[in-house]
Amino acid sequence: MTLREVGRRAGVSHNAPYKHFTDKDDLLAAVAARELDAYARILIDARRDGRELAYAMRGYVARALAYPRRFRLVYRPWQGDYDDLRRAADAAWSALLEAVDVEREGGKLPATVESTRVAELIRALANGVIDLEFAGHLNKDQQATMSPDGLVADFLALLGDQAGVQR
Amino acid sequence: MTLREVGRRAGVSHNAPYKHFTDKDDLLAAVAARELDAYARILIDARRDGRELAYAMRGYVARALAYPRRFRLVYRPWQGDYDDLRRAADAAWSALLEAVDVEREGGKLPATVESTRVAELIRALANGVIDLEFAGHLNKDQQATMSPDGLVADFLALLGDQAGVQR
DNA sequence: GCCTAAGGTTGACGGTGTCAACCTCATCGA
DNA sequence: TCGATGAGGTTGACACCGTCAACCTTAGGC
Repeated sequence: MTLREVGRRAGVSHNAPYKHFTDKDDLLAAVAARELDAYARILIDARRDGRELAYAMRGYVARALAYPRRFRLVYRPWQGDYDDLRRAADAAWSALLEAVDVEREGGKLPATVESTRVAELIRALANGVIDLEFAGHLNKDQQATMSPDGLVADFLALLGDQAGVQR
Repeated sequence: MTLREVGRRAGVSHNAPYKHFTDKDDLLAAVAARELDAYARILIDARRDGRELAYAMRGYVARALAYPRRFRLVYRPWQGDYDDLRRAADAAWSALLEAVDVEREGGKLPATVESTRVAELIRALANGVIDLEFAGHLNKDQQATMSPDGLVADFLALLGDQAGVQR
């Protein structure tokens, strides 16, 4: 999406966006921050409703698949200090951490690995699956049974089994 | 990287690249295909040398971190048929699948989950970790002990434990 | 009742992908 | 041997992009 088209769609001229954002990246960072807030809210709401982590992650994946551009935006290598973006990222990360902690105390996630590492593993796997889906690297020619949701569920199930063993 | 600069660096004029590639995306697809071949070779060589999968994945992560732009290129949502790219992607995927199968028969990976799904999980996790590293979402403010290598190793260790249990 | 500043506009600049037209020259069949 | 041919290079143009500078409008506070 080009900056000039932003102006066009808003019914104003090009350069009008420059009165609200110093830069194109500044605008994109604002969009990314809002999207990150949406991610955090999915996690928080799920926990408030007593849902399990798998439910929340399903919501996260669905949101990402619904808005691919914004997802790509959120996890873009941002250089420069966009403090709104940083604040949103911290909030989303905290939400995930708390959700993982709850699940861990319930014995549904392995306690042999640090809590933050488990959270990072879950986030990385979800993001990797989403990216592969966008890239079309899933379901190249094989049967289309490899859905993002299914893979995330598989992973959480593996972690759950591992937690049950506690080796 | 711009198409015109490709010409400049090659010592020819802009538009010279158009004699070899129909499009900018066509050129980028060729680069992506070469990079995918490099990924496949890492996996194949590791297996030929009798190394374990963790070693190969370490090489994959290292390669991705060394050439971030190319990594992003490989997993870009390509639209249009770039058959070189498709062939390279198939080759890399086959290499990973075979490596996973070997490890699985050795009892180091869980047999309760389909082989292709295990491979997909491993690839997704590695890619997710790499992307998070690029995005700077790792090591935001906490201690910097969360390295891509470490996370991939953690994951493979978890899978290994799970395989040992065989529940 | 001015001043100010937020927010909008026009016009320009350099850079980019891409297209069209032209040029050069090695190769190969007659 | 010669001329057609095609691969590969060049120049110049077009529309579009991000960005900057200058100017304009207008509502609100001293």
